[in-house]
Order: sequence, then C-alpha cells, then structure tokens
Amino acid sequence: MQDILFDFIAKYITLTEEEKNAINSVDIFRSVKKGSVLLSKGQRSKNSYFVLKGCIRTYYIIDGEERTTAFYTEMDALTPHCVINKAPSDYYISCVEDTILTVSNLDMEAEINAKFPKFEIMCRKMSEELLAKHQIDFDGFKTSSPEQRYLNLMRSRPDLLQRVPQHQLASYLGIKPQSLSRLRARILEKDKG
Amino acid sequence: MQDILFDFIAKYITLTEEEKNAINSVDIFRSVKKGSVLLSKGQRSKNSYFVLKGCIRTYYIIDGEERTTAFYTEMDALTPHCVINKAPSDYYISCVEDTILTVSNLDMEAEINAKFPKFEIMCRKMSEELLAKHQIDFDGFKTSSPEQRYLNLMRSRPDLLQRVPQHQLASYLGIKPQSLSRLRARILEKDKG
DNA sequence: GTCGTTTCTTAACTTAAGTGAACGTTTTGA
DNA sequence: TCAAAACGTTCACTTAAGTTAAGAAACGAC
Repeated sequence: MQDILFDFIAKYITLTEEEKNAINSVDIFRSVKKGSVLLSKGQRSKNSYFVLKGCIRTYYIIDGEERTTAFYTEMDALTPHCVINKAPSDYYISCVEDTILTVSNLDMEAEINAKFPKFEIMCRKMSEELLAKHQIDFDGFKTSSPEQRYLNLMRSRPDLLQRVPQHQLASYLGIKPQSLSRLRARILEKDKG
Repeated sequence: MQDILFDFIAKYITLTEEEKNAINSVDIFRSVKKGSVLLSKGQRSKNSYFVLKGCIRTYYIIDGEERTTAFYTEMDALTPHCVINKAPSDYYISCVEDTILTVSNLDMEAEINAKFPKFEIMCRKMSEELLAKHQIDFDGFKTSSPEQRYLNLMRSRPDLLQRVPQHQLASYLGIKPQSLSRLRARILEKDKG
C-alpha cells in the first residue's frame, strides 16, 4: 500500500532505500470507515492527510446544510487551512468511502525536513504546483455554468460521478440536488436529439 | 518604493542590510501604463510579478468575451500558471491602472536562493499560505450567490469597487454587467426599505 | 472642444436555478 | 427483518441571471 506513497513522492524527488526506511519506520498509515469525521468545525488540528485508497471530502455547514467544496481521492494530499493559519477550522472533513490514508503533522514534517533537506524542496514544489492547479480549477469554476461544470467533471474525474452521492456532487457544483437531477435529464435529452 | 517590497518580505523572514543591497542591486522595478498587457494567451513567459502600487488583473477570452478571474493590488504576488508548468499561458494579464511592480524570473530566484538559503524557506511559506488563502476564497465563491459575493467584496476589498470598471467586476463575480447593475439596484432598494 | 468609443444603466423577455412538496427506492440500524 | 431515515427524481411555482436592445454618461483621441 505504501508503494502509492512512494510513487507519489517519486514525482518530485528520488528517495534512497535509507530514506524509504526512515519513512516506513514512522507509523503514519490509518484506515478509516466511511462516514467517519476526520476534522470538525472549531477544531485546531495539526494533521495533514494523503489519500492512498478511498475518498474524503471537505464541507461547510451553512444554514444547517452541508456544502461540499472538495473531494480528495487516490494520490491527493490535503493540508487543512487550520493547520496553516493555526486557527479553528471553518469546515469539516469526512470519509465518502472506507479510506486508507497517511496522517502527518508539522512536527513530523519538520523532523523529516531536518534529516533530509530534500523534503523542504519537495514541499515547495508541491505547494507551487498545487497552487497553480488550484488557480486553474478556480478559473474553470468561475468561467463555467453549472451544466458546463458537470460536463467538465464527466471528462476530468468521471470516477467521482460513480462513487459520490448526488447531493454531495450537487453542492460541489454549486447547485441543489433537484437542479442536478434536472440538469442531468436535460443533458440526456440533448444527447438523444 | 522598494520599502513596500521589504515590508512584505519582513512578514516572512528578516533581511540583513547585505541582503537588502543584494536585492537592490538587481534591476527588477518596472513602471507600466494602464491597459498594458503583461502576458498574452499562448506566451511562455518566465516572469513573476509583485505589485508595489496599482492594480493588475488576469483574464481569459472565452467566446470573444473577457472573463476576469483575479485582481492583484498592493503587496500581492503573482506567479502565472505558465511559469510553473512551463506551458503556453491560457490567460492574459493586464494593468487596470498605471502600476509599479517588480518583475522576477525563476533564474533570478534560483540565484538568490543559492546565495541566501532563507529565500527557499520564504517561498515555501508564501506558497503554503497562498494555497490556504486561495482555498478559502474558492470555498467562499462556491458557497455564495452572486449577491453574497458582491457584499463580501464590499467588506473584504472595498477599494476594488472604486478602482475597477463594473464590467470587469461583474465577470469577476461570475455574472454579466447588466446583472451586476440590477443586483446593485436591488441592494440599494433593500437598504432603503 | 467635438466626435467616437467605452461604460453603465434600464427594460422586456427567455432560460435556468431555488423552493416546497410528493413519491418511489435504497440504505441503515435496531 | 422490518420500520425509519436518507436519497433521488419529478412537478409546479418563484426568483434571479442571461439576452437583446436602447439610451445616457464618462472618457479619450484628435
């Protein structure tokens, strides 16, 4: 299972056997059940996550309703906002499916950075890359209608449409479940005609 | 003018006089006229920008229409996507006002990083912080209606409402200029009643 | 200053999302 | 296993954004 982690790291830096052993010696792998809440609003967690298998999501609760803002699946890394700015979290993180992930915190990272300076460089590269990717996603969202966003999702992450409940997808697309149903019906109708 | 730059850097690391001199010795300050285009779609620029005074924006042209996705004002840093992923740019960058900014590129940054390893750390911190900030902005956009977005903007960046043309603001809010006019009239009406 | 362009607003009409409710299906847990 | 809860779809109605068009105001170039 940790091969997924090493494959991911290999995209940024090359690890020696010694370094792999150092990582394996730290106990960071966790298995969590569908529906488990990893982080709640108001908590000051220090944990970052990396998904090896499964799916987790971030969501707000606004006027009593869940508003899902992101899904993280295999090879996705998530450092919650509260870890960076050391303030209580505004949102929740929970498991969409039974999920296997790594849990790390800033102290552990600092320790690894001290032992292997390569990691500092990897972290910077990952942050920059993620930032750029985020920008593009944000731009795509801003410049699209809900229908276009759904069609984009069909292309870019078709697996999500299968593994995520409709009402979570709907709020991820910025609309209500009823509108998603209607929108899907509209698309099917167009496909026929 | 470069005091703004040093104030900004001071938020992340402490500079010695020697380091400040090293920065000043590189010629990075530029003055650009309102309307100038800093980056066009298709270009493979290596330049990053830091706004000292003025305002620049990023925008796409979709179906012949400009779609503004971000504004950068005093103390904002912008590393275009094309610099990170070394691909032709999908979007444009231009000046909303006469603007003074610094222009740097990866080579210059590498040179400074080599001389002063502190910078590598600053860049990582900035990236992480920006990433977290971006997430929050994205979440805010997703979970808001156009009207709520406009009200948020009134609170968080009231200066933008003054210095940016309405049609650019509208596309930034994800709507048409006509809808922004209507929305503003609606808000005024509510304020009265 | 004037002419032309860009910008902003208003209005009438169209289209799509929000709302509230009903109903069948699936999932869940006691 | 069975009842309750959660989920997805459909419908009728409301609300807000898109579209098209027109006109007023501000801005710029000459």
